[in-house]
Amino acid sequence: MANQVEREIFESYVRRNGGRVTPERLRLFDEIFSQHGHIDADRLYRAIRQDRKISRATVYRNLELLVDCGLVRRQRLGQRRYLYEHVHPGQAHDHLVCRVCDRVVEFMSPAISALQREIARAHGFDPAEHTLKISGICVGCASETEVAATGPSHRRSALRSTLS
Amino acid sequence: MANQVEREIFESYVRRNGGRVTPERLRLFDEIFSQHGHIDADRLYRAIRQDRKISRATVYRNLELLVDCGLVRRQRLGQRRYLYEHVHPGQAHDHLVCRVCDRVVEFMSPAISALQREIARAHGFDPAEHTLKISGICVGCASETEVAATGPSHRRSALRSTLS
DNA sequence: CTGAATGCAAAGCGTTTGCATATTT
DNA sequence: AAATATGCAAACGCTTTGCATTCAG
Repeated sequence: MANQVEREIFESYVRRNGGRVTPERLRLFDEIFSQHGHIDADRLYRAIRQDRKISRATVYRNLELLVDCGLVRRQRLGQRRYLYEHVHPGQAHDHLVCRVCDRVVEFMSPAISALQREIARAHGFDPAEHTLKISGICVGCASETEVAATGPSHRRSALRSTLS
Repeated sequence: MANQVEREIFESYVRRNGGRVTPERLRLFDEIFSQHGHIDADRLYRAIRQDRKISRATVYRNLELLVDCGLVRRQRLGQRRYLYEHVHPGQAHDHLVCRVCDRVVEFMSPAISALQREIARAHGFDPAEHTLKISGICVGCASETEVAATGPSHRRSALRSTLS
C-alpha cells in the first residue's frame, strides 16, 4: 500500500497522545491521501459518505488532527472555505489562484523558501508554516475577458450603478 | 490634510462609477487611513460609532469599495476575520504572524516580490495581489513557552485525552 | 426629482461545540 | 469497564443581502 510511512506516522501520533485508531480516521486519511490536489471539507465528507457513514463533525475534528501531526496542510486559498492537501515531504510549494475561475496552480520556488527562512530568523521568529498565494487572472480567463474587462474587480461592485 | 492624494483617488473612483460621496464613505476612509497597522471590520465599526451613526453593512460595503479601488488591502491573517490596512504605494510588504499571541509583524522583501512577479509571468498569470504569511512563534512567546512546549499545536488538540 | 446609499434585521456559510450514544482498548 | 470518538443538531462568528427609508447630486 502507498502512504505506508505517513499512515504509521498518523497512527503512532494518535496513540502516543492517548487517542484511538478508528475506521473514520483511517477512511479520512485514505481519502485525503488519494486526492492529488486541494480539497475542501465538504467534498471530503461527501466522498467518504459514498461508502461509509460519517458526520461533518468527525471530518472536521480529524482534519484538525491530521494538520496537527503535520501530514496535512490547511490553507485559505479561496474566499470562504479552507482547502486541505496532504503534505509531500521536501516538496514545499505555493499557489497561484485565478480570481475568475478559481483554478489553483502550484509552483515551487526554493529561492523564495530560503528567503522566507532568512526573514523569519532575522525577526526572531520560529517559522512553523507559511502561505504564499498570488491571485490574478490566468491565461484562459484573460483571453475570455479581454473585451468585457472594464470593471476593476472580479466580482460585483459595491457601487449600485455598476450593477446595471 | 494628509492623504490628500488617496482621498482624491477615492472620490474620483466613486464618481467615475456613478457613485456618490457620502459622509459615511469619507468617515470610513479617514478612519482606515488614520490607523497604522491592521484593523478588522468590527473595530472600524466601533471606532466610527463613537462620533457618528453607521451600520456594519455600510462598513463592509464601503470596505469593499476601498479594496476595489486599490487603496486598501484585505487579508486573512488570523483564523476568522479579515484584516484591512491602507496601502502604501511602492511599499509592498508581507507578514509574520505569531500563532501564540497573534501579533503581526510586517517585513519587506523586494527580492521575494521580484520572484513572485517572475513566477506569475512564467505561468501566464496576470498577478493582481498576493498574500505571504509566515506563521510561527515570536521571540517573546518562545521564551515564555519554552518549558511548557510539549504539544505540537498552538491550540487544543482534537484528541480528547490531551485536554486533561 | 431620481436613483444610489444607508440601516436594520435576517439570512448565509463554513466551522465548531455540547451532549447522548457508540466504540475502541 | 473506562474513557475516547462519533453523530446530531444547535450554536457560532463573521460577512452578505433584501428591503424600506434616507439622502446626494
